[in-house]
Amino acid sequence: MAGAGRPDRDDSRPVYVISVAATLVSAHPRTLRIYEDEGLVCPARTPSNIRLYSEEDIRRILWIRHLTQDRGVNLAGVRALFELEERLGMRILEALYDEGTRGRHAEQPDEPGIHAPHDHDLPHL
Amino acid sequence: MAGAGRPDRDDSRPVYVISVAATLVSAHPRTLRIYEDEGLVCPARTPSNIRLYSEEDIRRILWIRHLTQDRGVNLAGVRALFELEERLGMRILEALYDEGTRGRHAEQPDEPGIHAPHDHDLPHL
DNA sequence: CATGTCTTGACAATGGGATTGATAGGGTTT
DNA sequence: AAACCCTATCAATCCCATTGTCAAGACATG
Repeated sequence: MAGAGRPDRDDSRPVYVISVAATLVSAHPRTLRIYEDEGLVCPARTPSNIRLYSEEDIRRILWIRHLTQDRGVNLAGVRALFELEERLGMRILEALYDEGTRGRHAEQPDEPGIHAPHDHDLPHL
Repeated sequence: MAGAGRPDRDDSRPVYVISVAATLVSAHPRTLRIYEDEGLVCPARTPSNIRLYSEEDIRRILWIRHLTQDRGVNLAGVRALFELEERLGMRILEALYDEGTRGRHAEQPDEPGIHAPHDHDLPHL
């Protein structure tokens, strides 16, 4: 009921310029360009060649941040994981995020459906 | 009828001491101990605490070597990939090895049967 | 017994990756 | 014009991976 009014609210719609995106994921704009050079993210471009990141892009970047910052995986490892996911055509990364989040606080018993609080907390790309 | 004579020929049977294992995978013994410290390999031990690597261990190490040397993945990435495979309970890494080998040259029309020379070329753990 | 190989632990050198940062020259938007 | 974007480059920083060595001790075999 809430938010279903605009069909435009597609998570694949490019909206954030690089400075905003960088703020959203707590990284330097430089870093985001590097991710793109490495082929890990492919933000859309305006007709005048300006990067626009979608919500999906943000989540993808949050995955990269999680893997690199929290788990110590390098970009080559991230690439391998993404490649694997794409090749298998399934959400395999989620199986990793469990390990990353659990173990610190004992994650309250979550019922399926109440998920997604802030959009950015759990990158379920 | 060749080779099926000994039921002992189990790939999980510990046989190689570290110096031999290191030679087999073209790495320094030091490196293998590091892999073990990182929890990536768990070779068996003799009653007198000497490491014995099985054929499976060797293949696992060859996977690590492939991922690190050929693909640039670091040990944290290797751990993530192994963890993923174990968690999903399926051979997902093979999907990566294809890309690593194929894709460069257009793979000449190989007749099936000439392959698999050394056992160690394709770690199909 | 003596030699060689194993064990753990520590220390170091090398090379490379990840991230941030600054800079320059130029385009876009308001 | 000001503030943002673009590409490209150079650099500093820190950390990781790998190899190497040294030490002190346990084990096996000739």
